[in-house]
Amino acid sequence: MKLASFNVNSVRKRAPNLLRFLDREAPDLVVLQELKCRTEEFPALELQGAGYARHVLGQKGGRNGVAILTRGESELLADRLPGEDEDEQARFLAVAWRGITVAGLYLPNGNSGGAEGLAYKWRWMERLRAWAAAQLDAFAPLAILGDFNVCPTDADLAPGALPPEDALVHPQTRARWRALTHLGLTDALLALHPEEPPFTYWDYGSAFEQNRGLRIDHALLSPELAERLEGSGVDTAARAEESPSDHAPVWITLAG
DNA sequence: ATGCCTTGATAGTCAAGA
Repeated sequence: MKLASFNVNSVRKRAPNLLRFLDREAPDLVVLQELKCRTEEFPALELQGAGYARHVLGQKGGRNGVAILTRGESELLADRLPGEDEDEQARFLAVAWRGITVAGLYLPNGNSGGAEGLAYKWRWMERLRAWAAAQLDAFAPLAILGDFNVCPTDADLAPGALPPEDALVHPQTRARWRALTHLGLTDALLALHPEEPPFTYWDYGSAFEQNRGLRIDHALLSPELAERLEGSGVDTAARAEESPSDHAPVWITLAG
């Protein structure tokens, strides 16, 4: 089966792109980020006809908003990341689906809001680590997909694409990424493309044609799902379309 | 090197994205 993550940069603006992606790649599950709309404003897509059910968590204003589309029904497990009760940002969903737990997330960028904005990103990453650790302790087969806003190493960005103090490449951001993956999670894109992990984001303008990109959208798998990993990739066709998102979808295929 | 483009909220610009 195929799972995917797509930061659409406005689901209303990108509804045609999303439908083309679903038609082309036929994922069984896709997590969406940057809906940029309220829950009730999520566009009336032809999803039910294509066999997709959905959980949508929108938010007015800002860039947030996440959703999970599944072939067949799924059970909503969480619509917020535990650990910070006052955090109202729509960035996290988790569902139970076909015997696995799937989280879809939009991790804070961390470059706005000054020191507090960066601190929020790092707290969010620590909360994610704690949540993932609890899932693994309970032996839940776990897949975490989304826009992590983290370039894990210097191989994950074009040289000079970001200044060294950027929140996406900051040493403390990378340390928190390692604390997460070192729980025993497999980076599915890296595992199958270790020599040249593909980029998932290219700035608007000439970045895509110059392949001046970043790898910030990720799929992390618990050990039992990593053993089922058959393929992974980036749907660059979606980024090459007219009026694209600045992100391309990431997909993985699992046996069974 | 930089939000160089893009979007949404809002009413001419501005913040935020990465």
